[in-house]
Amino acid sequence: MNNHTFRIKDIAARANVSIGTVDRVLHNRGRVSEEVRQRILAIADELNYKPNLLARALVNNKTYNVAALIPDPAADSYWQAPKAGIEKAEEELKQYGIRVTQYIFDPFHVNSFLEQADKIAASTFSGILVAPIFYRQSLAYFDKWKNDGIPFVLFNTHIPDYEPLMYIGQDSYQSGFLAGKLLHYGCKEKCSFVVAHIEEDILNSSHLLHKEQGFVDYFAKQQLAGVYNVIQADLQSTAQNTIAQQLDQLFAEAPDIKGIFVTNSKASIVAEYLQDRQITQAHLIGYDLMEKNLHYLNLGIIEFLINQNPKGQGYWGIHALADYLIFQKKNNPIKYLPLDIITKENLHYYIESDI
Amino acid sequence: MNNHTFRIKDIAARANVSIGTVDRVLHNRGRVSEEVRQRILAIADELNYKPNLLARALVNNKTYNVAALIPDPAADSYWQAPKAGIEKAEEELKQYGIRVTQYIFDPFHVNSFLEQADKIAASTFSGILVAPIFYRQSLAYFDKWKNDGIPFVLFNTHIPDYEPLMYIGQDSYQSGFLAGKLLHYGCKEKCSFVVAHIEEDILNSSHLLHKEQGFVDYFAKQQLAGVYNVIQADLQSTAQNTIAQQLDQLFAEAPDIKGIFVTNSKASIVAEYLQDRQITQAHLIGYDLMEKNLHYLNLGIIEFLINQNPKGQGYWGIHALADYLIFQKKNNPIKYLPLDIITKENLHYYIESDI
DNA sequence: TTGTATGCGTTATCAC
DNA sequence: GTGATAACGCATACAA
Repeated sequence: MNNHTFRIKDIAARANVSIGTVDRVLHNRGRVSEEVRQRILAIADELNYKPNLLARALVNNKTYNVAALIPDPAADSYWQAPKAGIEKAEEELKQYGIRVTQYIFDPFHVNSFLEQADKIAASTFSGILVAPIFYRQSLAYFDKWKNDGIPFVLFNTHIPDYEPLMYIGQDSYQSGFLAGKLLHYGCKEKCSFVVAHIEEDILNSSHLLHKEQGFVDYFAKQQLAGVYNVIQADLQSTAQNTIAQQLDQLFAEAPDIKGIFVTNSKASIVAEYLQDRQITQAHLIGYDLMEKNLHYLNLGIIEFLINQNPKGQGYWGIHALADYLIFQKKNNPIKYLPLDIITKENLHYYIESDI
Repeated sequence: MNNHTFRIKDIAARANVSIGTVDRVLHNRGRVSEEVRQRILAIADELNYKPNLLARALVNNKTYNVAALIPDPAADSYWQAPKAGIEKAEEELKQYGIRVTQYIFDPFHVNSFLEQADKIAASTFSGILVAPIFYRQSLAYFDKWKNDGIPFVLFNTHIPDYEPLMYIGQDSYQSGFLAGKLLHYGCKEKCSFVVAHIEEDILNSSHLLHKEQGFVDYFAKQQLAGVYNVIQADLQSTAQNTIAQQLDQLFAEAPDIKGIFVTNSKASIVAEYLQDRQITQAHLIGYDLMEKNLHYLNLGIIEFLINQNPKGQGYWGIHALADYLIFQKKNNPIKYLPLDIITKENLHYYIESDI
């Protein structure tokens, strides 16, 4: 094997043409005789030519305007992490010409989403990163972007039609399955487990149902459905009925509850309840490294948090766009981030890890 | 804020000097008047100048020969993963001039290590990545490299003196602590747990003792030492005594064993035993995603594997050298990779993840 | 249909 | 002390 990597100049020399011609062949710009074309292609192949990405990025120093369409962290602090990941990626890629404009929408109001998406559609962007939490309302935009040839990357929620450049995420079903395993491992005797959806409009959040389904299936697949009784609970505080009251009722009806699986990032609400009522026999599993959750994780009231690197989702999303736009590098169209199991004892590695 | 990032040229223009002068200041090459020096520094600071790494790497297209000194995967397949990580990094960085030469030593023979390390010392490398599993024998080389000004990165085993460019790893103590938590969570009644060192020269492997200490401390710190009895077991097969026989004896002496923590990657040996003897009441926790371990993990005989991204250790090790050599980018001198908890249900994300 | 010249930002060499 | 200038590999406008 030769020591140095081959350059366009090397190909040109062997083909007895100029670098301009080689370039035209490599970029399919035409205006070159078929005979020469074949010769150059053959040589490039033989030499296993790989363009120097550095040089390419250096010469193409355009600025690429990228839009990020994400929910408001002020409305749901889960979105702080993806936002931070987006900003970290932007910081790294700024010098290569990536510029990110954030479009923040209220995750509780479809209209807010439409409004922001319209703004993006009205502008011209080189690429778009979006957390399409409103399924139906997203489709029209995907359609438009696809027609316009604008690459878009999805994260958090998968919508496989319309061929996004990449999907990054979240495997809701499997995470529910994993939660089943963790509660099962912690309780070997016959008992009840609760799947709790907290303050959610469950009909509009199919991923929460996927989590529930995964959880239920864990026990079903092992013929354990008779041993473990899974109680579905849709907890929403109302004027008449606080969540604590609803939990009181749940425990009254099923005193053998030994585990609670909270399907969103609000496990801390249940933790607060358990602490208040001094209930210690029920293990608690939730999602996401929110500050409140970490508080109860460190107290030992939350046993495990399942985490799918939300900061990384934003980070890799922007990077995927950059790889495509700047480096013309192909990535796998789907990237599942690992389902990390976080407990008090390994927490700090995940908090401190850069990405 | 301005739109484009600032270049040397911009600094030069504002300071009314040429780019050559700015360059001399930025690189401390001297031959520039103090007055101008201060002015340029101030402007660079004000403009928040960040060099364009692409351009820098492009112009410095030397080839950097890097040595990797690692144990033989054929002797201990654990080392396949770091080796794969090293090769992946090399593949990525080849075009920037990084070339890696691997020096493989037999992890069971010090002389093999010395032999390979001598080869490296006899040659001239721009940087070195090493898994210094032989503590005492490594020191002399670190000393030499440090004197020669050759940057070296350590992984897998930390030796903080001699200031390596970076250490990547493994937090043995904390991983033992985590194992304690996991066994504790799986067994709430009074019982015995075994810490098993399998086929190891325990005196020479301080990191295994750190794991044991972390495990013991988990129970001690929660005043649980009276509830859970920790049995230390140093299992080595001899002509007279197979490991199975030693385990038989262990179970005979302590029939209340409800968990076994294997401190190295050989949990599969215990798993095989448990399967053979049809013992189901003892949870098994081990390390590392070796094929044999995965087999028993999938069977449910191994409950959890603790993993500290060994592929990533090799990968980031080479990258750290490249960042230093090519990009002159400063990294944190210590990088702990997360202590991942792997179970059957989240395994495949870790296997498939690129790094 | 083909070749040449210029520039991207940085480094390093040379002449003044 | 300082300022031009060539080079790195690639892309592209333009000349031939």
